[in-house]
Amino acid sequence: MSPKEPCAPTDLRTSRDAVTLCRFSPTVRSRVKEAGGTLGTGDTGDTLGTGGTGDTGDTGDTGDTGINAPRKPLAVAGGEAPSMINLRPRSEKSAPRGRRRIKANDRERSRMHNLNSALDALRRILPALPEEAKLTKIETLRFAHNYIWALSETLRMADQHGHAHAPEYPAPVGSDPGSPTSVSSAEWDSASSAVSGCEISAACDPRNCYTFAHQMKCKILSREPPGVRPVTFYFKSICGEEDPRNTWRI
DNA sequence: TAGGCCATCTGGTCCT
DNA sequence: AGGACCAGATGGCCTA
Repeated sequence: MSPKEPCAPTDLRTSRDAVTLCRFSPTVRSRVKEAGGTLGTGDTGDTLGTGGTGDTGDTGDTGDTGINAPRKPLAVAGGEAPSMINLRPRSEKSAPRGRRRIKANDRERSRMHNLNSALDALRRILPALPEEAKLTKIETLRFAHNYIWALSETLRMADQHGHAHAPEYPAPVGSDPGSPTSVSSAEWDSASSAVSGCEISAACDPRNCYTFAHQMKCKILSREPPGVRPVTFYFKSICGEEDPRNTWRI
């Protein structure tokens, strides 16, 4: 596959990871060790004796994220990591690895460390989780996505609420007649609490809350014809419910 | 023990 | 030519 080939957009509503995030998942892992800045036995300075080439030139733990600390190098049997053994056929065709490959490995490691640092920075600005749980990479990205969307939606609704004579929009085709076709004051309050309240509620996993927002967006986008502003909002409290999975709807 | 997550190595491809 | 980016492969650690 071509590296530059644009990846097909992942449907967050159907992927397995999305499902994990859509529910109040028990996967809120309390990665105590990781939160402590170490992972497993990652106590080395990242020296990997690759392929028995002697000096790896690889002392460069260039970016310990503090959470994803470098791990213990792969077990080296006879100066060769198992993965190297498995990759022997591929390696042989390009002759013995030289400094170039080693440097490339170093750069790649550094690049991934930078990526992890950026993810950590992202985690820091996201609402804190109630417990010492660390979002996984995919969870961080999706949470950020939903969080941004929820904030945007909050602003949009605030703007809409501020216009007393905002035009009414027709109910979307196929919408529930009982559903509101505009956001009333009460609904706005409910929506506000449903969105922003989750940030500060220690009893609510914000990932779930913003997944709710994400679900709402999906629903709206699926129901609204192009160019028509979404008008159907039906918030229901999802924080503090016994089972949030069954309490929200759109 | 299986599954999830992660770090790392690696070779291919694209870009400068 | 060399760096950046990417995805596959692999193995370690952790949790249910």
